[in-house]
Amino acid sequence: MEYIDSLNEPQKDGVVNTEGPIMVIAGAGSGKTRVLTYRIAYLIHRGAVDPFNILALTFTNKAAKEMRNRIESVVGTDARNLWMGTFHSIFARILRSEAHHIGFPSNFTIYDTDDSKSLIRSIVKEQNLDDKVYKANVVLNRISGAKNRMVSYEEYNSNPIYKADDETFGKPETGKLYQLYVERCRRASAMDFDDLLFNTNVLFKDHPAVLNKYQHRFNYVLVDEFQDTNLAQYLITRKLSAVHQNICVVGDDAQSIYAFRGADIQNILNFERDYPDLKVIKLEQNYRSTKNIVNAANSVIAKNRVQLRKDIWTTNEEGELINLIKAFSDHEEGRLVALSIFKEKMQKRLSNSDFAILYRTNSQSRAMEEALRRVNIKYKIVGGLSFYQRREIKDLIAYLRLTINHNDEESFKRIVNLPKRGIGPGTINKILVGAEDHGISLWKVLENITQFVHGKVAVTLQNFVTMIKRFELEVNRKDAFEAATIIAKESGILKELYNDKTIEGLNRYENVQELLNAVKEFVDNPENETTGLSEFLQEVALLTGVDQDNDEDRDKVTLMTIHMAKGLEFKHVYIVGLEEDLFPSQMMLASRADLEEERRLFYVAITRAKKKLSMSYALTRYRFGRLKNCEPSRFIEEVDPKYIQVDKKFSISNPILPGRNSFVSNLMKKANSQNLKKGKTISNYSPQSDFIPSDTSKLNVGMKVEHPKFGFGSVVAMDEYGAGRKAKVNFNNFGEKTLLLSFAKLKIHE
DNA sequence: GACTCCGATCTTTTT
DNA sequence: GATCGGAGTC
Repeated sequence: MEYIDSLNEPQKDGVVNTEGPIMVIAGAGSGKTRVLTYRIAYLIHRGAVDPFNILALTFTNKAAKEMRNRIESVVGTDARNLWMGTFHSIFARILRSEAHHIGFPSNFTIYDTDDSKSLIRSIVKEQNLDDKVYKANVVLNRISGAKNRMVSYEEYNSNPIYKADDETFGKPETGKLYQLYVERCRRASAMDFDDLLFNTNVLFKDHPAVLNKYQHRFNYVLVDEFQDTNLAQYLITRKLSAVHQNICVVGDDAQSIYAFRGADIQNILNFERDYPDLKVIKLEQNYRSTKNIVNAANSVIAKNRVQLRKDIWTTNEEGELINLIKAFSDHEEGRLVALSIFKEKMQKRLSNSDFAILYRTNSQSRAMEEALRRVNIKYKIVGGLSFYQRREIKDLIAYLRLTINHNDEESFKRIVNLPKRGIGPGTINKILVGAEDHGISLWKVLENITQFVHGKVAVTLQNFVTMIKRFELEVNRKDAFEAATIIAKESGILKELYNDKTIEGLNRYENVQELLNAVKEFVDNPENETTGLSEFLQEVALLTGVDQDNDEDRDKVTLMTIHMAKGLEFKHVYIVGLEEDLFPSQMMLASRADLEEERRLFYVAITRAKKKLSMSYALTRYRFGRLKNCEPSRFIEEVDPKYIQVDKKFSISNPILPGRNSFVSNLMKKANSQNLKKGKTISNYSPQSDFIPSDTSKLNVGMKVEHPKFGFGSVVAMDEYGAGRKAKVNFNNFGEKTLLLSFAKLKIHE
């Protein structure tokens, strides 16, 4: 166990104190993950604990996977049997086997946020409420907040405080909606993300025997990123460790950035109260960053009032000063950052993967992407819209979901008329109302469809039901990959996409194939104990943007939100868009506590950097499709100025680029400029995805195209920025048209 | 019921 | 700039 010797004293304390409650307050870059992994390794080696009896909870699948690998490298394949994963995935797994106790079938569906919102929209509509007042997002947040605090709808509706609260906001029916939402989820045998935690608590509360079983299974409980747990999560861990009291939580109050999701720093204080003989360890030595970065970060976080006292220090080199870049527009900001990366890369012989660009909101990635592509620097976007959020992927997944759980209403609504079968909103409504009125499930209605709808539509629906039943047989008979392939084919999804010969259609077809490949991989992966379709769906439902990385992504600059960056580190970090109203976010400026969370977010961003940090802001920025003037963020001033240098070399005066609104008038200008001569190729880049353009998706200026309405024409100019979205085309009979549509609708004649 | 066009809305962050 | 839902037309 010589690995222990490589640790400093407090780290060692965190590893060897295996019995009893322990809390490790770990400053940024202080080797928190090392403590956790070595602690688990130590338990297995020294304590001879069966990995099966250890539960380790993380916040992302990626963190879990990484930790598992690191433990495996120390203790070998024994680590396979560890219970390690996100709160959501671990308790989804437990709920599957115990669901019958709380009146759910084990094949329950996990609703994603889109499903939840769509369900709320339909409930609001059914209740004849104003959807402007009861916005799906707002209602869902309210429900989610209640669930995170373990407030059931019964409690919600009987507590006058909530009622009064809702009334002051002009939304007195929220409690009713909460109840209807829960009932509808139950009817559809579905749980949303919050339910996975809420229902686990219910399960443990109402079924002591079940709780007892898991209490005795998990002799040791470890929680990573403890500062981000909400009450529902906290209660679960407390219940599970109540017998053995061997609970270890690791976190940093200064990096708590998920209050909007119900995370509560108060949990750290509760923890001390709930476990009187708690051992507290502080890790204060930073191994990650230079002195300048550590000190700058300290100078920022010192402004926060709510925090545990910590003194983060490092013996690392002094390092370079923080580079402050000022730009006139968001486009220029992108250009300056791209140039800076290019220069640093050359001078210091670094690779793309040493760089990360961090921003407050996903929409900021656009300007950065454009700039990076122009100087030919490869990049990847982590998070944002992922593969699994694409329409065609969600369509096929809806088929799979409905096959597994026939009562999944959201999936049903999505695919009952896909491909088109002549089932419109009217019929769908009749079915749902039928279920409501008779108090029966969706599938019961479908099985007796002739009692609810008549004529041709009824026959179509009967065929639909027969098809889903056939799919179910296939799932039971064959492995997940074969079954999914059959479903993709026989549902007509593949066929429809195959017949769509447009570029977009081709891409979609390939994406569906890609999903089938993913199923295949899942089936073939020896690490998966169970490889049924249902398990695959569960994994997909709980997947996040960060979790999808492949080998092709290796040498690329990373672009992501600061939230996504927690737990990661890079040699060079660029924090972009440091402007008032953007970062700190406008919505956060209302209350002081929230501003503190924004400041913690800034702190997280700074402390991601190992060698060098750059910060940038723009004086004008497109937001909402309009050009807005911006002011530098107050956070810039909060960094002690002695750690900052203003980048003069890059502050070149540059005219503000024309607005996207003036796109049309500028197209011809562009076409005439040397940049867009005939034959110049611009890849068809889909701006809302990280999809990499393939050769088939290229369109040339001067190319002959065919449009369904205007007939034949030739491309005169194209939008250089939103490439692939807009083109100016000269049509034979209709003259020049600016096509505000995807190129996908154009057929290309080479 | 299918299709097209138009306007409202959105941008905080994620499991 | 992009999505979604509603209104209107076939």
